Amino acid sequence: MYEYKKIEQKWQKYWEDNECFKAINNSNKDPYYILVEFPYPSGSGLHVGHVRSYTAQDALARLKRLQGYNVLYPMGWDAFGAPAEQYAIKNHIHPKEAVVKNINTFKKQMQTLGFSFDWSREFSTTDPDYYKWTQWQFLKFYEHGMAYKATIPVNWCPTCKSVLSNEDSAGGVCERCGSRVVQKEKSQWMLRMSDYAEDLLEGLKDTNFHEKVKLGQINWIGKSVGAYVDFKIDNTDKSFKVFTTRCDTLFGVTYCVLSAEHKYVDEITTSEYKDAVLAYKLECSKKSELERTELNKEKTGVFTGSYAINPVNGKKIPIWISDYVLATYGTGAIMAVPAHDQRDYEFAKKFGLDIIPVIEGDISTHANTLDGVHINSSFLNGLNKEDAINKMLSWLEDNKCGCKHTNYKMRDWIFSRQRFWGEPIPMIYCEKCGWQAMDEKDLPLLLPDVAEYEPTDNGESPLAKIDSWVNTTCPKCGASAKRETDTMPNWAGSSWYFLRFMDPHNDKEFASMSAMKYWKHVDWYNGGMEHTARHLLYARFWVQFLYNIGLVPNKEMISTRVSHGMVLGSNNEKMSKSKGNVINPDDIVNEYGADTLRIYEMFMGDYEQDVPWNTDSLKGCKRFIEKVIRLKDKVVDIDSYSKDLESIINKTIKKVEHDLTNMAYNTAVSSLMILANSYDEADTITKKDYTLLLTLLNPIAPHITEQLNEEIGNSPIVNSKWPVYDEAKTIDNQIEIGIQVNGKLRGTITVKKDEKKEVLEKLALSNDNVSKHIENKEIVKIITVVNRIVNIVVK
RNA sequence: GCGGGUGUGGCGGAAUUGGCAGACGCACUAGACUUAGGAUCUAGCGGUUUAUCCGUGGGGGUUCAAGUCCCUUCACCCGCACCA
Repeated sequence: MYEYKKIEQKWQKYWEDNECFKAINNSNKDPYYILVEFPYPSGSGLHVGHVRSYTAQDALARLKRLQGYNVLYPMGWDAFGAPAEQYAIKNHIHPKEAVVKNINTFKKQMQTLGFSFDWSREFSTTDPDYYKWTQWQFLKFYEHGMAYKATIPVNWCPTCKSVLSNEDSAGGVCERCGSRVVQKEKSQWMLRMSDYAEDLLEGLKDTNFHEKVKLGQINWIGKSVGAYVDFKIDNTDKSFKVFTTRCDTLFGVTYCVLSAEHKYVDEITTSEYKDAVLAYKLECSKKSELERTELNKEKTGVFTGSYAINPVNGKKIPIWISDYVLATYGTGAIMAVPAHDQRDYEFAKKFGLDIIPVIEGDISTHANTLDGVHINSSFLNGLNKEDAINKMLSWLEDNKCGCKHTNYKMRDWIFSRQRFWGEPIPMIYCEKCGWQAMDEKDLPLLLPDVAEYEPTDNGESPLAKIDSWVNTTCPKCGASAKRETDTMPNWAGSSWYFLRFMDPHNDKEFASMSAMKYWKHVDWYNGGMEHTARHLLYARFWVQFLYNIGLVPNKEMISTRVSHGMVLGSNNEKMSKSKGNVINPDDIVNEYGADTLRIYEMFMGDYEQDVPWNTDSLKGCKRFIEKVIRLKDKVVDIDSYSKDLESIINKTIKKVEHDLTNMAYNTAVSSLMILANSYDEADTITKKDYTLLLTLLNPIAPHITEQLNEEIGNSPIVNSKWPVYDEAKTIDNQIEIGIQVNGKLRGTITVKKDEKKEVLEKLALSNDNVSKHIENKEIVKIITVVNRIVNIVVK
């Protein structure tokens, strides 16, 4: 009887004692860097979903090691963030204590599952040795003019009492607590991410990301090519810009709209309309982003009393205010072409504004796709979309009232959080000298050891209450000064952790150039789909900046990005405590063993799709292991493959190798089951046959395979080599091919490989069942594809 | 609205270039061994009117041949969303 627990512990100890998974910098082996997103060590421990992706990447790592690569498969902890802080507030302890506890739990769970992480490289983003470098990199951003402080309307979560980035408040809802986000003016540290919009777009070409991942990035960057057009305000010397992708429709502009927050609103509103505009503005400011965008509600707006001049024809057009124009996109002002834009059309209809078609075609079609011939457009008449846009662009430029412009949805990264549990921003404010960067040699700027972290009601970080920490001296003039009390967002530490893993103990640099050049990039990065827009964008931005200042060797440091489906509860719903469908991996390991769980998680379904948990299927995987164990009794001490098994052995090597490197883990397991079944049918198997099965299964089920391998007298698989298949032997000599009559299968024949066409046809026609289907019929033709099929067409 | 994805037995899912649909596993059924079976083994397992015909969400098409290619339509899921 096999005691799984003992076997697992034995081999885990062996691997640890022998440093089997240690990645060696600058080894002369080829490097291969496999990364799985480091987790936030929550209080609830490892999820079976974690086990799925860690096992998949572990199998790949173990395969690559056997193939002779120097594999870096690291693990660490993304441990700053609100939950640890909340926990600390409740229990009046320092969040770092909660973090240590949770990390221990996670690590222990990972170790019992036998993941081949290089634990010598482990770190947490909350380690001062790590966040020292996060702070150092912030100083680099600052030094290069990429970090700045700005007072802007920001997304404010009233429950968390913190500012959120646009990415964290998508849809007008706080990502963490689900509260409605409101707008609030605050002074914030910002990173000039928008400067990198084009580079981030371009850089995607140098990556090997999954198409849907790239699309997510492209979407978020939101590039649109168009023009700025200047509209003079009648009776003033002022003008405002609008952004449009369809400057060719200028002759159809019948009014303009400013967002309620536009800086000119107050100035241009005539006294007659002051009250109405004021009331409308108030109404808008009360609405949350959600209310403004949620329902595709009826258009609202007010007239300002002022007019703009359409630059192309000098016509006076009314200027309105409406919340369907977003202050944060483009210039916060639009020219309206109600004949060719659905939204403008609705607005014009409601308020009785003019509608002038300038393109032949359906009015309801979206302006961006509309591509008819221009009419009512003076010098554009008769032109198509492209020509009209080009002609209008040169006209605008010649007449100095507009220019070509590319707009991006992506804006600068709001980098401040009013939280305690984050990296302190290493900046000091002096009344005389203004903002001053801390001296690098004074880093890390440590978080203080206090135990009260209630956020303040005025929107300041809990750090602001700790006078001894806040009060310092100006690095420039030495006068008394105050520290920045906001901290960095959770995304900061995770934007460069994959670089640190390349050189985790470096105390001179965040990572040495030589280490980064050796590893080159992350070859294979696995993570959740939910992180593809944000984390990946931040990380790429961070890396591109470091590249531009010469601190990393490549502009893109992540090559392939893959993602996995979720493990759902057995009721097909997301696992959650409230639904009572949570599976704890510890329970499964205790009852069925780590290898069973690992095999099952690989076998359960398509890796990229969500899949429900099924304990019965899990049991099937245990049966498979037991079958592999039983096969040991059939082993005879012969050091070559059984003749009869040679073909399937070579095929299986090829298949498993292919599948493990192409995220087809479920079929890798299935082909191993098929191999085991064919061993089972044989009277005896050779030691080499058996060793092979154990080796192929080892990346997925490393403990039991090492044990059995040892029991038949081999040295450990972990020190051995991945078998090389013989292509010639993967091909069967005898093959079975189907015989069809009019495309329907009527029989099969077994022939030798590459059997000639004529022979196949003769055999096909003489097949009993086939002849029944063709008798009394005229054979029109016979289609024969060698090694595949014979189809007899009759009538 | 835009973009992406998925749809195959009772279930999870297989199926290089179009070439034997349902691999592998689960569940289920019958039998063997057994004091016992939640162990193991053997056989069966898409439907059916069973020497037949029908079957990969529906309809149409291309082809000797379609889960796979083309057109059309439906359902569900996920992003983004008044982005000018």
